[in-house]
Amino acid sequence: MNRASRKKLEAKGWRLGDAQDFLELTDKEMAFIEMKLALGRDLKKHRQLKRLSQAAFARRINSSQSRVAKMEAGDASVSMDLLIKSLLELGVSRKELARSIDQSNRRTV
Amino acid sequence: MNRASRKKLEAKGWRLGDAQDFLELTDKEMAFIEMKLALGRDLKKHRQLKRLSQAAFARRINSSQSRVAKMEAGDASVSMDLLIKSLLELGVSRKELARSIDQSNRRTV
DNA sequence: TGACAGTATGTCAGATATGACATATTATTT
DNA sequence: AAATAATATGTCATATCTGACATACTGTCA
Repeated sequence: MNRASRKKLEAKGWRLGDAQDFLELTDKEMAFIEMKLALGRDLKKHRQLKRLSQAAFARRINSSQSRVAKMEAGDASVSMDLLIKSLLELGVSRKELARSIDQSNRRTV
Repeated sequence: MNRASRKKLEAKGWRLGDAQDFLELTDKEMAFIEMKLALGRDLKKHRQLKRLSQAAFARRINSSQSRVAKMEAGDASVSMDLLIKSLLELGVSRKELARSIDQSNRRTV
């Protein structure tokens, strides 16, 4: 991971282990974070497909506009549970969720 | 969902919506819970493949034996985040995680 | 330009998840 | 059977996540 990417993530509140940590650990951290980012992107995509504003969608899941914004932005304060529940609420299937989780539809941070 | 299954889940601490709720909602609840159960089963499988006791694995992820037991048992107090981080720690790939998330390797509760 | 809808970002009190511990239950080994 | 290892279950103080709110920013339309 380059300096710029790391900066970007740290801005979102992610506390990453020291660069001296051995690589495997960092890889696991990254895999986890990338999954959340992927789910956030998907959330945005599906919400927009349904022509819902963040506020409208927030109402639907008993949350708030700001939290929806954070979900889509990959904020570190957002749990996997919330992301997945939200996607299900949008009618996304387990199969589609699986595609987001999977490495294959990757995109660099 | 039948009465026995519901009882089983409620024993694990899951608070399910009233049966009068319309079906779609219940389906989403169930999809979410089934995902967690699937991840828990996978965790157990991979831990055993590596011949680790719950206590030994717990040490590796800075957790405790009791929490690992809860993860594997599908306890409601366990987050998706913890399940997924734990699976990654066991060396499970995103692709394999995706398979658990996916409906296809389903098993009734 | 200003008004307005949508989104982003920061903060916080309350809600939920966490590791740790105690203790019970269930294999496994001798 | 008794000792030992592994797993299950309950509780709790603390850590982390949450919705809500305030407020800032970004478009877009008149």
